[in-house]
Amino acid sequence: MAGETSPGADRDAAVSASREVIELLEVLWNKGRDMASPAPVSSSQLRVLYVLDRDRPINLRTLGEVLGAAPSSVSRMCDRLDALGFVERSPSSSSRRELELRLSARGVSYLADLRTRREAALLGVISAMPSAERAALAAGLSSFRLAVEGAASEGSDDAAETA
Amino acid sequence: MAGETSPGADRDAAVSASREVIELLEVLWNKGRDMASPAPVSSSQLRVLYVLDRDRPINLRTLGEVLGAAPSSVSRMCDRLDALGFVERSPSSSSRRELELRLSARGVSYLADLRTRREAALLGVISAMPSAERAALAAGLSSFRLAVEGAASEGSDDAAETA
DNA sequence: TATTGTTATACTCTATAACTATA
DNA sequence: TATAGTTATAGAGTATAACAATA
Repeated sequence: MAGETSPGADRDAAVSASREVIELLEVLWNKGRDMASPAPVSSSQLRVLYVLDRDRPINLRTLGEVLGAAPSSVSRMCDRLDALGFVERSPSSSSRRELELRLSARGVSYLADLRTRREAALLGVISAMPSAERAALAAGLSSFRLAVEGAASEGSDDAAETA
Repeated sequence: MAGETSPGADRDAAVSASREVIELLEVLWNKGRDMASPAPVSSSQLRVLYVLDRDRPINLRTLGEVLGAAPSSVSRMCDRLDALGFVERSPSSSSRRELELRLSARGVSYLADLRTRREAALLGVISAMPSAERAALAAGLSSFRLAVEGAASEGSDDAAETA
């Protein structure tokens, strides 16, 4: 549409910008994690909560696959999240050797609170952006998200697994 | 410019989209980390490499502050990164009680290799996006990055610390 | 026999507190 | 005395291997 100089130029720009912002956030985002109000949850535990929030209920083995973690690690992590009162383990109705893992009410409210505080931090950054770039960011990220989720569904492996 | 319905609507869209994509990547990106070719490096060690790549040389205490980690943790982590041959510890020229930490040649090439593989994974996703959204993503992220770095410079605290 | 989850053991990450050396 | 770094100890995250219970 607009004068494209080389066919891959805009792809490369998007790839570089993505990788750089991800690395920046890998340092900063983690730094803000443990300033939580109710109880500080480790980065690994937080990943468990994310998955449980999306796929609820889920058994232990499947959770491990989604996280890329060994069953024994997940089992121990659930011990602690259970002790914190964030996760509930109940026997599955379909098979007596499986568990049903789900967020407790406390887990749900912890996650909601964390998201509220993180979105407030993001708002501080995004408010400093020019309006046009802000709209571009929202449109670009929505499309990016669809593409990631599409890639994850297609093959059994997702984008990150290819890395 | 375009018909804005409510003043904060585009800000909220950008904030939500950002938070959601970050959470998605928090699970997926970490999953792909240890498929590295030369040697698998933990997520924490990788964060050290990022900082050393940007601010080189840096002393141990400052590195700890940037990471939000205690000096003892950083010291032990440097033991292992040193043993892996990724980081070099040398006495500072200015003060005999400080260290100068920097990436070794091997550390630099490891990081370059990891970035190449991760950018390839990102390219797979970004290639699936329509061209217009791809351009929007690149523009939006570049502006976002500037805003994050601006916020980090202004106050002594950055966006993530406010969370 | 294959699968789900747990336990045993070992190593890394993390923090607080005590320590050494330098300023 | 204050600061830079290390070491001691303890708890959390991770994996492999061995185990119990179920299908």
